[in-house]
Amino acid sequence: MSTPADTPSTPSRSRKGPTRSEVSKAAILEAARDEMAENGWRGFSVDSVAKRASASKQTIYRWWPSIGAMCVDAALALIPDAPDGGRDPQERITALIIPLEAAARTGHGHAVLRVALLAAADDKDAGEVWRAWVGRDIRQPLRMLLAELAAKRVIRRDFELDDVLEQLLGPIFHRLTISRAPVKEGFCAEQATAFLRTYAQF
Amino acid sequence: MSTPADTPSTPSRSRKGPTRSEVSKAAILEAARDEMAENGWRGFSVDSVAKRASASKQTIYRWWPSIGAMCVDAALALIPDAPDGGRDPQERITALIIPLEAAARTGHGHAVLRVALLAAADDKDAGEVWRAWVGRDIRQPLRMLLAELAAKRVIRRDFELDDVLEQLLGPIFHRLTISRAPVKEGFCAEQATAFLRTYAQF
DNA sequence: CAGGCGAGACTGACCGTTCCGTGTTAGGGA
DNA sequence: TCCCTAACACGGAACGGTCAGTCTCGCCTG
Repeated sequence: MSTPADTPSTPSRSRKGPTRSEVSKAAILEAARDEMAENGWRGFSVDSVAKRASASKQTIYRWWPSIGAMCVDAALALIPDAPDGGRDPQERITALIIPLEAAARTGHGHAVLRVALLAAADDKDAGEVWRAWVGRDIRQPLRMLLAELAAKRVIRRDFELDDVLEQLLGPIFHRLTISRAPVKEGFCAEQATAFLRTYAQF
Repeated sequence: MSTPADTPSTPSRSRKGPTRSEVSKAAILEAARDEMAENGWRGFSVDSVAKRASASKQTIYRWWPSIGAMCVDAALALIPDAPDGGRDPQERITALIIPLEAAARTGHGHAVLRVALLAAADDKDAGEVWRAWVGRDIRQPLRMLLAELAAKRVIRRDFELDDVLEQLLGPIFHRLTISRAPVKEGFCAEQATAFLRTYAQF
């Protein structure tokens, strides 16, 4: 199923020979996003991505351990950087998840993220790529922020970080995958508000 | 992809010939759950379910329009009936989703529900079966309950029913699919509490 | 000359469908 | 009442098409 560690996503640069083509990689990711948006998870195939990108399947498997991992990478590229959070707690929490909302609010991004989430839930490698991104870009900053808010007694201390994470991410993921409804502007801000009302100090 | 309406899940009984075997159906659902739990969504196949149930693939396609629809049916059978909700609002909301928690708290149910959710997100027929169940067993009772609570001024009126649904279901689905962590006892009660704190009337 | 590249063949698995031979049942004729 | 027969469910098996992942080729780049 998953490929061994001799298929690194970042090649070592201490050897002879040509370097891997970032141009091919970008073309593959671009083609993958288009195929994901047009055909969904089932209708999507490695061959169709390779053909669309004018690349060989081997090149895909040189960069990613599985097709699912590539899906997740392709989707993550659509997610913009987090804005500098404002001053009040609600804005700062919202800032952590608003990039997801921004990506999900386009028709293209909605479909691409859906496929990536299915891949992450289904494929071991894809799940690791996804969880690594969430850990770095959301979970870790959220941990720091909540610790600060708790220290300032803005929120109580009796929360589990992962429960909060699921309360913030679960609804938008549900909307992307199961209900497939459009994501309204302010959807993420609502989740942040809900969290703060739930855990407000008194 | 999806099969036409000449493959009813409940056969009409105004004709000659033998009746469909509920024994076979039950064996198929049982085998499907075992395969789902053991092999996940990708590792799972129609052939393996048929072989395990000592049934023919045709029998499966006589009962369900697609393999995904069968997955959802198999998983729904694990979800117990909702208990009679208590008296206070928190208990009554919790009662609506606690059956899901109960099913998800067993290792078997956790894996089976995960596959069913992926099927529902991926397969058209499976999605319809799932949404029909949610609509009947959760969304509709929730609608009545929230209307009553709003009338009694327990909660505000400025909510979207589907947003509330996603706030209640999203976290547990996220836990089942993406994070794959065990579902703690009281997980659903926490979601109900969070909702009430968010929408409490002042 | 090591190793990336596109192209494409290949393996093994799976899906959805179809056919077959056997059994089972409701309804109708005697 | 009895049995005959058409209709259809059943398990088993096969088929055509598709796909993931691997491998080989000949070319090209650094």
